[in-house]
Amino acid sequence: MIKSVQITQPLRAWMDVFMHRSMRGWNQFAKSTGLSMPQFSILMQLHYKGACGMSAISERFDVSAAAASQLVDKLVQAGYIERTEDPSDRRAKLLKLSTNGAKLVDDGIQERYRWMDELASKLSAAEQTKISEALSVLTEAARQMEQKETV
Amino acid sequence: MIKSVQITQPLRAWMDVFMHRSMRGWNQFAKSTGLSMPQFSILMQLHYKGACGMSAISERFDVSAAAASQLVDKLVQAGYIERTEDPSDRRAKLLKLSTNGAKLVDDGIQERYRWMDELASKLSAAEQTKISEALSVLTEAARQMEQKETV
DNA sequence: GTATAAAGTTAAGCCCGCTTAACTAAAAAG
DNA sequence: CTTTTTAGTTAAGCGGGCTTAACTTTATAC
Repeated sequence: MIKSVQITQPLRAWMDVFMHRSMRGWNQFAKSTGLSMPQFSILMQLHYKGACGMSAISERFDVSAAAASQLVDKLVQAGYIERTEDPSDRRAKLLKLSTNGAKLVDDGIQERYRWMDELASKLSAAEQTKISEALSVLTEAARQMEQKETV
Repeated sequence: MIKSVQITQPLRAWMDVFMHRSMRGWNQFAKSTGLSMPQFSILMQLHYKGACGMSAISERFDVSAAAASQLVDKLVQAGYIERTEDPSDRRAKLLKLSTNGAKLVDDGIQERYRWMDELASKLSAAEQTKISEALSVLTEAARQMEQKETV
């Protein structure tokens, strides 16, 4: 476990720097769109996990069905979400990002990417290669962990 | 710029996975403490940037002085922040985390670290070493970029 | 086929974050 | 020494998120 001690520190240091920066970025972006964080988070959820029903939203964000319904309704009225009847169960609704909604989320992500890209541009070619490989491994490991939890 | 294209993709992929996971984590943790995100963010700010005055809070979060004052007051009453008079300027206040406040933030950070540590434990020793080195470089570059912006 | 459960919606009410406006107190400027 | 600026507080009021409760509609159980 001696190796773990060695990797722990750089991982944590990176997390601190990166999180601090990213959280601020997201908050500012959400604010600039006029959306609240809860509203914005719902759009993000739909972006990353695809279309879903009301109940999925209420579970994911751990709020009542009523709260989810109201929140989503605002996003529907703002034109960011399309809410249609689920053909396979007429009680349920199918929520998906509208074109505008998808664009909004993409813009936010692009803004975050820009920072990463700028960061990358400060590095030498050798460093870039090394980091590329390292992060690919890390991402793969994270995805596997993520998957195991969801199951 | 061909190299940039190559590194861009892994950086972005990692960011997506990592951000999605971390944001959820922070939200859940803040909720579990009974604090709102704005309140929690103030504690985080004090943790990362150290003691400061009211005006710094209002600037950092882009809210009115009144809002900052009210928000901080709740945290003072909850025992997470100590608010004392700045000896060098008796108009100003000095805000710093109390013992309890520092503990709360640390607990949140530890919880995030645990996920990172678990992630690290899934990797081979060779992978750990490589990622260690890569992230150290990346963190250093990020810190320098951060510093340039703050100036 | 009736009873029960599940998916959403609507309304009333609470707390919270935020703003503006009016204010106090201390520092800086003249 | 008076004027102005700066740091922060307090109060009123708005809108947002959230909850519970009551309700509609559709699916499932028996």
